[in-house]
Amino acid sequence: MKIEDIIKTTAVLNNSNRIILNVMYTENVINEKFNEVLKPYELSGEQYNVLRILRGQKGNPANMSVIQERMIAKTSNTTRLVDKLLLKELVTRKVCPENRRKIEVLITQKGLNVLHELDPKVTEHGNYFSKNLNDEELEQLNTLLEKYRNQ
Amino acid sequence: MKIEDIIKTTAVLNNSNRIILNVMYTENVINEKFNEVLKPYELSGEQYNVLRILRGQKGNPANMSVIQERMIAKTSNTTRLVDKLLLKELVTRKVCPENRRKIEVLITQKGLNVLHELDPKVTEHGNYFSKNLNDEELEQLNTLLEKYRNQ
DNA sequence: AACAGACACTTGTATATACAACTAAAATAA
DNA sequence: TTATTTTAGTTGTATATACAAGTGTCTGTT
Repeated sequence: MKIEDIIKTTAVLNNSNRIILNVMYTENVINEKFNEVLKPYELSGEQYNVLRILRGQKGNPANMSVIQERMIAKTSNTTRLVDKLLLKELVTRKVCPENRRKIEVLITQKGLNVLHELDPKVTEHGNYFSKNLNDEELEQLNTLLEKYRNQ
Repeated sequence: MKIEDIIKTTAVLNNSNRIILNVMYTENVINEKFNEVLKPYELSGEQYNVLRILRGQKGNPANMSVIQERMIAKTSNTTRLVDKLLLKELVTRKVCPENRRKIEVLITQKGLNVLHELDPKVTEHGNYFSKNLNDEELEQLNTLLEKYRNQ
């Protein structure tokens, strides 16, 4: 469905504005769907993102700023996200002995289990949308988005 | 910059996942920049969106559900958004005499003036990103996003 | 050793979002 | 006419986000 029909506008949009609206709306659609996937686990998208980052560390702890710089939404409040994960016992945190300003965050086995259970559902979520495009188009979309946002 | 480098992952991403991350990250970048444009006016993106919808009504009032269905983020709380705009005197609201369940919301001259002042800045914001793509690529990106999110 | 500045993280606060429950008015049915 | 259902919008609450200010800790300079 064209973005004009979705937001029911009569205005004629130029391509610049249409992209802005299309990206915003698409992000909304993706997120809504993804929140449904996460809902049974009582995780927010950003909490899931932190868990993914921690799993990617393969046993090495990550401190707050490492997590922060790998987040998709750069303005997330990592302290509070980790707090929430800690309450659910999906991560551990301790002060780094070498540099007591730093915090070492690790994913727990319980956290790994949750991620493992989610893996196929996350794949399914990705495919749900991408199935509308063939390989070449998928490649193109990625390339165009990367080119688009450069500066 | 490739999304892998931005989120500093060592994982190999398939195109499905890369699109998800690319769309999310691109939306973030667009929003951050747009919030800077709006900041001097103390408007949030969604408040601006409501004003745009009201201007599009060309003098006819819009009720809450009309505004709601034209919003990009379908989960926005229109009542509270309109409340905020009312405080800034950018809109008026009155109960519809024909159907007292409905609320008629109108943009004020002050609201129109703000939008008018913002117009060139919004255009500039759109061009800031789209300048990286030529006309054909802009067209392609829109088409691919629309195709991508179908279902 | 004492101080200034930088760094890593936390906390406070205001606003926004998500989602459910609620109220009032209108439309429909009994 | 009264009761029921639907519609339109509001309010409550918990959580999330944005952004600034604050607290320790470390590093480098004098």
